[in-house]
Amino acid sequence: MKIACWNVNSLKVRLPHVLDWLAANPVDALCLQETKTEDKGFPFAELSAAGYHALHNGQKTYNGVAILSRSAAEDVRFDIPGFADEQKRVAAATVGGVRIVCAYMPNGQAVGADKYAYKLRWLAALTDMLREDLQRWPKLALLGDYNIAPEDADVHDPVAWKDQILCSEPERAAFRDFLGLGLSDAFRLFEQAPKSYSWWDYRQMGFRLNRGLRIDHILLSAPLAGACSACAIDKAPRKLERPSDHAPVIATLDLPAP
DNA sequence: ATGGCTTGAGTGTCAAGA
Repeated sequence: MKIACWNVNSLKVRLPHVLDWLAANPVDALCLQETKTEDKGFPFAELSAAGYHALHNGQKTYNGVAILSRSAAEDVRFDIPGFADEQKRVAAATVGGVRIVCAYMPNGQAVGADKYAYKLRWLAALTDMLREDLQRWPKLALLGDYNIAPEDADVHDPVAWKDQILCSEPERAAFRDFLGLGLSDAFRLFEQAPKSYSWWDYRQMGFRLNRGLRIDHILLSAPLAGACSACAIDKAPRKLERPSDHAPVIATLDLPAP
């Protein structure tokens, strides 16, 4: 079983890339972030023709998450229960016995900003949700754009980014709180090339100069981490014309495909 | 230098991203 996540930065713009990528990488589940559309603009038909079920928690202009899956998803749930939030950032469903939680975590804008306080509140609420979900679904994966670079090794210039948004200590502590629930960073279960990132700024040749951050992650509960045989970032789509600024992350689980 | 791209909204240019 293969699962993946990708912040597409507008699904309307990126649909050709997504369809091409799925053809080359026929994963069992793909979590999308920043679809930036309501359901009426969501390409259900095109994805169905490509062999994928889709569930979408979207809104106009901003945010929006989707889970694409080869087999039908069960126990679908949107948003964080009990956390009032206008922003569509979470979709969860069970695929092939694995609980898939797709998250587009807040950016936070700048340390100390109102959006930063919202980010930290949001991360705490998600942690509370996951603590309960793990009781019900021991095989759980949390995939998406975390907007957190967990360690300096995940940052091209740790000095410049020190204590900045995406790298601040409270954000990193929130990431460690996920790990404290018993989740493992799939990417770090394996040897990886140094300077591996999942996002590069569009400006000033960020990708060509590999000035990036690793902020897109797949976290796995213990039963899934034990079954994980590979995790990689696929930089190929970032090299295409009009790319997303994020690259997909894929994890291979030694479980039967659903 | 609060600049530098890209997107959606909407048809001016701005908010937001990371």
